[in-house]
Amino acid sequence: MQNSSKGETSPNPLQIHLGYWLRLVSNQVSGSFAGALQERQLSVAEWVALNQIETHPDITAASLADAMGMTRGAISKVLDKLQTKEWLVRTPSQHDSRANLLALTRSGKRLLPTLTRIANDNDEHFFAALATSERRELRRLLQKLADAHQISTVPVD
Amino acid sequence: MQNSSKGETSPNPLQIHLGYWLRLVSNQVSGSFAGALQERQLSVAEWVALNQIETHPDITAASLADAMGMTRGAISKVLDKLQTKEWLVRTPSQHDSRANLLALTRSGKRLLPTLTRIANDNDEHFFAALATSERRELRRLLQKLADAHQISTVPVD
DNA sequence: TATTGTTATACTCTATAACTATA
DNA sequence: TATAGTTATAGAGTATAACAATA
Repeated sequence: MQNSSKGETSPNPLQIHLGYWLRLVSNQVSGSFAGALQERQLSVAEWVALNQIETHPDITAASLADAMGMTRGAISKVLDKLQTKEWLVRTPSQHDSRANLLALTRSGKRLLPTLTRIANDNDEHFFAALATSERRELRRLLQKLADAHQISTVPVD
Repeated sequence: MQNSSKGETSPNPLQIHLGYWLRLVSNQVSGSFAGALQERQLSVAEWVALNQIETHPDITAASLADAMGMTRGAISKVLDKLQTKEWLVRTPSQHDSRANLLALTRSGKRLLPTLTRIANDNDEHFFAALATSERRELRRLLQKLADAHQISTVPVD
């Protein structure tokens, strides 16, 4: 009885699409996470960039832009913000002085566990409505779709 | 082997979150649908508004704003665009002359089946990777989450 | 010539708030 | 006073394209 319980007038024809339900739920999860980050003056793109740099030390801005599905101009601004907050340093590469190698500062590294906990809490709070086996099945189905469509860029919103 | 097949360096810690996979997949589905609409100079918000007005004839702008989770100012602009394209008429209410009753024009009604087909094709193309039983299970899980969190506003992006 | 990265510019989308008209 | 709707303004986020430095 997910949408026919109280006061509903007519069914919404958009609901026939799986994409509708996917977006409905995804917007809620991502929206509440974005809100939690915003309380710390941080965007989702900044959070993803911090993670990518942590995972791929000395990555370049161009590679990061590719991984995040953003233009270099857009990435440049995200990196500016992280640098202003002193969570990031850009070091010119020895091999190619056009390129900057990206790395987290001590302060940036110290921040990550806190942000990770926010992300974990958000995820756990939201998916607590599902049983463990259901969460496992949902993950399997989503990964199957991601695999079938060869989706590789990390979502940044 | 959804993400460990070729050329991957290190696993992405973001992938532990179900919300990550949800967003990854949802962005792809919604992004390709938005692109298809854009070829017809139409935004997702316009498409949703057209559908809501079709489903709830003589709805007011205020109710529509609530249903779509947008402000009245934002809805007003969406309605302006639909009216410019002559898919929508705003008729002052008999009972309350402040309120406008929203209705589709003949041209707007004629347009909807075409847009619905685009939406159907998009959905079918994307979820063809799943078996019928898997699609059914995915829908059940998503609706269970929507129900548990009482999500009622229609996604418009 | 091609590539890395930054910057200038413009555009889209939306919220906030001021406003008009009506209740 | 409160509500329906519009409009003016501002902000966030991103793409495009021009640019400088280096390869």
